[in-house]
Amino acid sequence: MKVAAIKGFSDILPGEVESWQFVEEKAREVFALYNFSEIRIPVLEKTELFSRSLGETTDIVEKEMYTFVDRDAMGTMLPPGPGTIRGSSLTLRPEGTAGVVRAYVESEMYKIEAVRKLFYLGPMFRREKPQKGRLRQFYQIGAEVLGRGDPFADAELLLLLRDLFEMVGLDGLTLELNSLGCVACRPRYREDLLSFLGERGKKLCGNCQRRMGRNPMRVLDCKEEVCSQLTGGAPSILGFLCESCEDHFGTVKQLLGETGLEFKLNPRMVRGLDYYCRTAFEWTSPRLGSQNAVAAGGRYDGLVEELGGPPTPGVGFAMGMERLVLLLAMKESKKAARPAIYLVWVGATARVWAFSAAHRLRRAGFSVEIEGEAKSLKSQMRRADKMGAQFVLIVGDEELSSGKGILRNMDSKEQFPVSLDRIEKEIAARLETNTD
RNA sequence: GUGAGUGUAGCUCAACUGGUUAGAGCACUGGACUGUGGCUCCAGGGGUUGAGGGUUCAAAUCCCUUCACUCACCCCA
Repeated sequence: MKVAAIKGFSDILPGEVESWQFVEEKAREVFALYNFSEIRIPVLEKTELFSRSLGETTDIVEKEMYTFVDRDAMGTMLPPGPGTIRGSSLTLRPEGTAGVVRAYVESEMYKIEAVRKLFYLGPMFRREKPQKGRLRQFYQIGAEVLGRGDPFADAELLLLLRDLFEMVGLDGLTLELNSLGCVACRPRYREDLLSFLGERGKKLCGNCQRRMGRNPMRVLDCKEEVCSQLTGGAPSILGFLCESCEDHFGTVKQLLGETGLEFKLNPRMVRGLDYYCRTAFEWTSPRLGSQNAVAAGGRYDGLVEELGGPPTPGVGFAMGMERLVLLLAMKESKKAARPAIYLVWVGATARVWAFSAAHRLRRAGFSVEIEGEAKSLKSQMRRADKMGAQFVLIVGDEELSSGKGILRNMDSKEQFPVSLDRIEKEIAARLETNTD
């Protein structure tokens, strides 16, 4: 019986994986330039970590998490539901920030160094319906700056992302920017917005009716025609920012102007997770279909404290790997693995000799490919060509008895005799002159 | 979770209104060229037409069910 991968879980096969490695390599380079350290955290966490940090009523927490009860009390396990779970409830991480902050608090990093700049990369899990640029296991590269509340940190992260996009050769992205206010100013805005929606509220789409109760700002983000018309004249959050939020946001914009990073102000952009405040941003591409966000993030000044740490501001972003690779694939092709030497043998004795010679050559630092099954010389040559080998070493009975193998340069078609007892050295010499 | 579309060889696709043995290109294997790659020519292997059921003398084609994939809604990276 054939076993297939789970829906929304996909393999990254050779041919595609090279783009991933390329992006990861570039990401490590920028993070080094901006002095970020890597952190690796578990893929599985206690469920409450996510429900507390992302917000109980978030879509992710409400219906998209892979959550299960651990085996620690399997024997007495009752059907899931409030109060009936005996084992601990665990969840496959749907995003990275919560776990990073948990690790930050748990290991008391704030005691060692006031400021922490961390990055991570790895899989996240969300049980959504798969679509272009949306999988159930998907990969993110993310970064968090903990312990810095100043707007320079926000701007630095935005610049880091811009640099990364440039380094991987991506253009045509748009940066949208907004400020969500803070605990001081958002409630006032919320009130005002609700009173604006007041009588209009009943005409909104069903979705927005529900949103009004939980997170009224989401109504402004609705794509439904009725809603966008009704909310056309709605008050903007930007008019309600308190002095310090205003200052903060002003400096972010100023710094972006200073460094030539263009952005579009979008007072209607709302981030999906509850922990965001102040700066919120989203990089989008029109070429991705409806999942158009390549990277997004913002400030989350209350989260560390919420998770039991000292009051500590934070900013971060997450970037969707498959979306980025999708955009890259439209631009560039990738290089596959190719051996430096393809070992061609004829006859049973040569076969064994070639097998151990391949091993010696590999230990000498050459990438070597060799056939195991009995194939004609012609077909071995064909394979060598297909793989793009630079050199072919041919060994048969004649060569074994004379002690001289044939080394063929596949590009120039030149052939040289090489003594078989010191092939490593002879090949090394040939390769050197070849690369000149 | 809701809706729409698509499933035929490893890949890309054919097969008139149901009608002989489901084809082609590319790829693969071998040969022409007995131990030397790319080009050309020739030959060959490869399919439960996604799966299951039904209608019919006859189903890749029509109907039902199911699965997978894709796109959109939703949501988000």
